[in-house]
Amino acid sequence: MSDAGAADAPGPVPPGAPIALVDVNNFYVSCERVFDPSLEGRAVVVLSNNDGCVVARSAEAKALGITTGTPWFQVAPSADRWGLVARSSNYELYGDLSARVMEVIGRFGAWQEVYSIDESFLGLAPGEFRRAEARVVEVAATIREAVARHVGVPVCVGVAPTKTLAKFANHIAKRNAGMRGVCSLGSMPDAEVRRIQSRVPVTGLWGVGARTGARLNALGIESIADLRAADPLAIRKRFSVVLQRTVLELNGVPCIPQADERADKQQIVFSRSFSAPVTRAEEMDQVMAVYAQRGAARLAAQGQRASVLTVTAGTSRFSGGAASFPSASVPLPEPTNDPIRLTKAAVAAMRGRLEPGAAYLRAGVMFSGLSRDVAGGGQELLDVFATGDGDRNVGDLLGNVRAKFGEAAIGLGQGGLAAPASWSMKREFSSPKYTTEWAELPVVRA
DNA sequence: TCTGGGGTCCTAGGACCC
DNA sequence: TCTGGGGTCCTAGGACCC
Repeated sequence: MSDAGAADAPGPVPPGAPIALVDVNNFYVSCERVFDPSLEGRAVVVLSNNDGCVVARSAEAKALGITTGTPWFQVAPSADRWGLVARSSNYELYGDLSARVMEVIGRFGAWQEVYSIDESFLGLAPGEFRRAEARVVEVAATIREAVARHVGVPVCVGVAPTKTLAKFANHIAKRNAGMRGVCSLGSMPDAEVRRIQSRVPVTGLWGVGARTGARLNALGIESIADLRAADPLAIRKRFSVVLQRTVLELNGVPCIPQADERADKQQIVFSRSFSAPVTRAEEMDQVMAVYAQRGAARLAAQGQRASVLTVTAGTSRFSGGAASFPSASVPLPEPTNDPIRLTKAAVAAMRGRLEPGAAYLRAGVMFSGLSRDVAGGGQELLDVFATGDGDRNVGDLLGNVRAKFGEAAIGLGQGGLAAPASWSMKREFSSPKYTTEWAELPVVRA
């Protein structure tokens, strides 16, 4: 421990085996296309909650110059003229298709790490590929075909010795139609790899954002090739251990370990913006009640309890009106996922914190200090005659009723809304929950 | 009129302890 | 000139990711 930096310096993780990064192209748009083939070949965007801004674009929409984060109201007037189609986000559908994609991909790996809703790292078996690099490309192509056949969405596969390079390989596969969605760095001449790396700015790299990019540029490090040639120790001194790992990974030394299998979450957030501003305290009580219950349901589904609750609200960052961003953290007397206690705590925490006259556009409820719910995990069947821990049964009861009759079927107190509140989410262009609701199954005629 | 949501990791600094 | 030297835990903030 005496040599500062040596003990915790990033070292090689398991050596040898190639790592694949598989991700779905334009995931949300591709999901919409699975059940609506008329969207194929068209400019399509998927919008955020409240149909606020663009979060996913088809290749055709990208070609129109539409960028992620563009407010919908700015492009909506031109949509018809451009032949642009919008869909509200349908996370039920995307989540379900994601699970199917991940299952198919997983069949091809010695290990799998699902990195996000649309990407997964995959460990390709070690010895198998030593002899023939061509086999790697073959397997990658097989993965593509399998996902296309079993789920119906297009993926790209990048293969390399480290995660950072696999990400980079995937980036190359995406931008070169001739590669047919597959790029294995090992099958390319090193001179060719370097040539590409010298033309891609550092910010195109996984883990290097705008801030770090600007600082690197100031040192004359502009391309990925520049960063690859930098001295890892100097980078660590000037930046951080994170960027040092990136440099090492660029040089083929694996430093980013596999994430733990299904590690427990450390925080759970339920936050939303409103379709109409909230100004009255009673309305905000209602918001807190609904959000706390939604969060509590997530907690229970994860089999976790919270010991700290944080509430937040905020006015628009774009309108010039009075800005106000109240927030409060309160410790809970004991770790809980009980919707009644959490609802009461959330409503109480926000009381008296609103700026009179401010127009709030968003709010959130966050749970932290999470621990395992040893008592039940929320999975057991409801026993209406059970005595004792009555509180947990309320959560189970709500969960069971919602599972059968839908999210809006039941709620507590202010959260038991018969009709949607004026602030609740707007989703004008939503596709059906084709795969998760019996009532919304697609109908096929032959 | 209308601008998303949910996470992670790392670091620095303060409180506290022996 | 020079005010001990670790160590842990917690928190806030920064940066990044999709």
